[in-house]
Amino acid sequence: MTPLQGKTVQDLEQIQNSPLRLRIADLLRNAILSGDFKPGQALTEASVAEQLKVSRAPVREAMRMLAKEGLIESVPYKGTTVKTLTPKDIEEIYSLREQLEMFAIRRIIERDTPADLSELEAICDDMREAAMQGDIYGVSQADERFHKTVIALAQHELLASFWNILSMRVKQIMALRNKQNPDPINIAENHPPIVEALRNKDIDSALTLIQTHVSSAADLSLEGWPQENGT
Amino acid sequence: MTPLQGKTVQDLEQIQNSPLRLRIADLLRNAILSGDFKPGQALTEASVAEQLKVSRAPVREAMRMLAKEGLIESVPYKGTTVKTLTPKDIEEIYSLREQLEMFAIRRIIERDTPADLSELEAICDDMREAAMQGDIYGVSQADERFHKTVIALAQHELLASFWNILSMRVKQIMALRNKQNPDPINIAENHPPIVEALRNKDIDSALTLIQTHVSSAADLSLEGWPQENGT
DNA sequence: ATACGAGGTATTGTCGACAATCGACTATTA
DNA sequence: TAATAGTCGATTGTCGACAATACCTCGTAT
Repeated sequence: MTPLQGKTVQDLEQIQNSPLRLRIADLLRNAILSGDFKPGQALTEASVAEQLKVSRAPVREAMRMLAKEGLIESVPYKGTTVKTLTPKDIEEIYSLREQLEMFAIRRIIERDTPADLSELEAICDDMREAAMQGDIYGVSQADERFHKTVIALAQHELLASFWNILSMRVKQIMALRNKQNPDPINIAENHPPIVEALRNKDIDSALTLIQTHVSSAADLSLEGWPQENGT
Repeated sequence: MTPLQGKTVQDLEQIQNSPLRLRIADLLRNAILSGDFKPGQALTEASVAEQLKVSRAPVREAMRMLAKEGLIESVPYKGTTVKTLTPKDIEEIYSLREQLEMFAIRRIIERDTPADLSELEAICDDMREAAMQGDIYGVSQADERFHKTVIALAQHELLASFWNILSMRVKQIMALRNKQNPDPINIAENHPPIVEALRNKDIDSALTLIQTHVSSAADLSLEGWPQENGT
């Protein structure tokens, strides 16, 4: 065996050398998801390109990616803006996400080979610990990992790619109203029963638990959402 | 009121003058969905651009759209090919579509204002007539309209956009195995009960009907699918 | 004063050229 | 002969410039 250290370094460098459009898309996506770019804000190709010292071409492609993901809206010859989030948008995002997660649960339980639930348990432990320390950010991060892992266990690439889009929008919603998790301990206690139901192959129980969990998050996001966001 | 005739003409012209990338995307999409471009076939930006007498830029954008829709696969610096369809792909497409349509059914029945089912009935009539005349193409076209209408009645834009992607892939699958509908009359008879269940707000019945309907289509597509499509 | 049209500005749309990268082929050398 | 370095062709990646379009502003005529 030849030493592989060189290869590893090369791989890391290649990550940095990924196509410009991907790096630009990541940059813009993070700015939108973290709430730095607010809904309604204009995003012109030229200005972004100038700020990043690149040409318009990769910026243009990055913005088209974000448009496909539903994060921005582009009107020909008029302009591009960060998509505004209406209550109906939020309702649609959460309701669809609920369906996808319920589908994932069903699929996990009905799989031929039983799924490995140890990662979910580990995440629950992390979440509980973060909750005890009042680390709200840690809790919501663990929550995101939990749901992402549930989707991954369903072994359904198409489902995963659809869910990812919804997950991003949820992240954006939570960033826009930063009073996100009023009761982290409650959140942390909601997850272990889901793992338990999965282990027992108790479909009805697991479905109900996931459903109420996602629904309550939706209600929380919807309450007090501004009816209209003027210019 | 000023006459609006001029505007209408302008609108129609605008459809023809829609951005090049959209027209190119439509062209390529139709070629893929109709099976003219077969899975595995190479699609290079330069050759497409040359054939259509346009520059690479809009072709490039069109191909990125198709990539996002899952119709083609692009590997940096290597090439772009029409995506190959594995049995797992087909299983994922149909199983997810089944979930989305079941969600739509639930949503239609639980809506505040009752949905207008007359369009579904009209489609059923068309389908029955086509089936009587042995018009297999007409039946499958009506079938597509039926399901599209069901999705539309759910009044959920996000759901509709996700479903559209799956619908395209289903269309491609059916085009690739042109013995699509062995028994058109049977297909035609499957749909009216769904409308009936919707009218009666019988969720369980409607869900079961849709589920078996989509599942059987999946089984039909899967049976005898080539395990591997070598180069 | 108001309706209408010309022009200017901002933005996206399209183009052609050049650069970067990858895979395969080939020549060279031990 | 076999391994390796170099070269070549094909493809995508990036760039800067110009064209097309839509909206806004301002001037003009009624």
